[in-house]
Amino acid sequence: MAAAVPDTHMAARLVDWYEQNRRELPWRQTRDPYAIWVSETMLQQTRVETVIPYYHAFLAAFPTVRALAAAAEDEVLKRWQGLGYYSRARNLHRAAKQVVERHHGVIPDDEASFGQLPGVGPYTCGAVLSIAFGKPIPAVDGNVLRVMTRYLSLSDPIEQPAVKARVASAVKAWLDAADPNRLTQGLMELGATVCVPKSPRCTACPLQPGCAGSAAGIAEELPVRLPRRARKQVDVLALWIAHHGYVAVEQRPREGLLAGMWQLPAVEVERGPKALSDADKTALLRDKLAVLQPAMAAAGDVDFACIAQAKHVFTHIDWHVEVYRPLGDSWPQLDLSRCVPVQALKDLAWPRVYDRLIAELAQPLAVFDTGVVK
DNA sequence: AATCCGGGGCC
DNA sequence: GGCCCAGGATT
Repeated sequence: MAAAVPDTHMAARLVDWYEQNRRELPWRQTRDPYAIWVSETMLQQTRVETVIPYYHAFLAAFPTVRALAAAAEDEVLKRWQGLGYYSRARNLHRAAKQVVERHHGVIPDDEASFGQLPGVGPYTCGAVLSIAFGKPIPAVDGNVLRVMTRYLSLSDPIEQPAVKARVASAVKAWLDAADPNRLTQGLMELGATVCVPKSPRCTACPLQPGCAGSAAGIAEELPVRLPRRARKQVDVLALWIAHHGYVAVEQRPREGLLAGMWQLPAVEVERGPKALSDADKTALLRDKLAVLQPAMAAAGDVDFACIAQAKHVFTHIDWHVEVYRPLGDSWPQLDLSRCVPVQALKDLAWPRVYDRLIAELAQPLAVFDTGVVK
């Protein structure tokens, strides 16, 4: 099937449009592959405006791939705090170590080597190789998928590998006909500013002359996506144990949700048909306290008061968080190995919901510090 | 092919 | 409340 408009023509139109309309984003001021790699990783499923401050702070803290490789994982996570998808930070850190160990600290410019690094998938590989190294490797992200399913008028769900393959192949033809750096960024810029999800500005689009979706009048209906499942409902019962200026904390497991992040000691329970009763909650909190602070639990059956609540929505989970304070005014011992001074809370990497709760609770600390106020 | 993995802005 | 965002890893 021959293209209605030659690839060289459309590629040139797109690159010209990009030169005239590009936004001056921080990562467009450099060709440093490390900086571009950092930006592409942060931009995964994350908006440009959200990324900008993180990008500057991260590069200031870790200016080179060697600096990143030499950092502690906790420092890297702390710089990523609030950005979400924390595996990106852990993988980027691991990948930096591999670049130092296996590639002498030089970021590889070939698809096989770079694409093998942890956290580098097809998109990021194509983006870094085309933008930083000028190689004709397609970078198919959400923007490109939208632009090209419209341009080619593809109505099959974009989750299907065949659709992504068809799009990648079309992009490859354009890459071979133009400067890969500007073509890749032009495609994404077009998706971000003109070929937007709702009310696309087709009259301002350089690809309009060849756009099958626009010609068929179905551009706005594309791309087609599969429906999503409902989110799981999870109750989170957290403990606020503050004593003489120390607060009990715990680190989440190295894998799974919010891997490696810090939180108030908590139990997580998936919601069944019935809501948790107060007695259920007390029992769960007592069990947690027994593991966490045996000396406190051994002093007798403890009761709890709810001092804060929050709802937090993840992509696939709704968290219903309640923070409880153990009642009582004199504890025999507090295991300080599981606590940090209040002033040190800010140095740990917290998920958003806990960061907000702590800001709320640590402020009037004296009120809840069992060692200070009766 | 489906699910897991954050967080925020917009409608 | 649902949708989308410069996706990747795992099963």
